[in-house]
Amino acid sequence: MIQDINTTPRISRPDLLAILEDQGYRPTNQRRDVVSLLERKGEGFTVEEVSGELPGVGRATVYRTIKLLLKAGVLCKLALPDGAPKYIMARAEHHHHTVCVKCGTVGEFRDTTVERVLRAVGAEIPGEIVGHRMELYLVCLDCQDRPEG
Amino acid sequence: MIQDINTTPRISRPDLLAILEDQGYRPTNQRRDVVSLLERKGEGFTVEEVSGELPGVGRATVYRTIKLLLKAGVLCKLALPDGAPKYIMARAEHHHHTVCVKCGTVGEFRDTTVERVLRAVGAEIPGEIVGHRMELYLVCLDCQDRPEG
DNA sequence: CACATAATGATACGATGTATCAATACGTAC
DNA sequence: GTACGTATTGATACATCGTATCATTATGTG
Repeated sequence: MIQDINTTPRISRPDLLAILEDQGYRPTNQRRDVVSLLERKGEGFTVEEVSGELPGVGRATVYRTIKLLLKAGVLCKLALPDGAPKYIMARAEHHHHTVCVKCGTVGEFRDTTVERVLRAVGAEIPGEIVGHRMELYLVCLDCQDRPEG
Repeated sequence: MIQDINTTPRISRPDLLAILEDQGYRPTNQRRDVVSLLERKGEGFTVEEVSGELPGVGRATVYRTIKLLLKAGVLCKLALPDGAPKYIMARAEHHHHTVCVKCGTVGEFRDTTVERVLRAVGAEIPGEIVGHRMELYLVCLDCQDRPEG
């Protein structure tokens, strides 16, 4: 029923730069730097974090590039209750996120029952459902072992 | 199964100022102004919106008061995908929110099936679940009627 | 009333993100 | 390869959301 897709291989190393080129954007050196860093991260990063690791790329350009990747659908934006939004690599399957409230580590899970229930709920609510968001907040096993936090 | 609690009466007009007093906070004129405005709103407001309608109360004080009400559990914070977070009056029952992606109007719904599924999902995920969030994005009936948007 | 302290508001600041715009890099046509 | 039109960049300024600071004011209590 529940499928933890953290252990499954990532979608055959998506070539983010190629995705941008397909949409008519130019493959600049700055975009190359940003996407190659993102391809190595993918765990849940903030924009400022990425920008800090790329001193050779302007802050505005990092924001612009991530915005393009968001629109292209290859990144997910996670609006956390507090602090900066985190971004993670999107996967082909629709899924949801878990966020450790202590260390901020982001996980993913997929559950077909959740989707079925949400569709059923949506059918009974006035208005056209265009999307949904679901996040589980938890204390991950690492943080449970290390309670001094 | 689904219970639209928008049409049910609000919890017997909660006296927000009394709630703050019970927690040891002083009932100042500024707090009186803020909570009396919130008691008349409740539909989904931003802090800046409230602050703008209370020129006699300092901006910092509005933020402080709303933070107190959040901690007291009488307000819910909704982190939307874009723009400023919205706040709404909390209700006794646990519930979820609908957000119109065109006009931003916030609604609520409660579905015991959703809760059951979430509990079941949580039981199979490593780590201790401490909370969850779920939002449905839709185009409300008013915005469907007025498609020029 | 007097006192201790909680609360306020002005201001500055930090964080997140966007607008502007001159300078630069890129793709294309030759 | 050069020239050209345009997309892109980066510096800067700005907008929004929210918090820290701190002198001043208001509140509750003895």
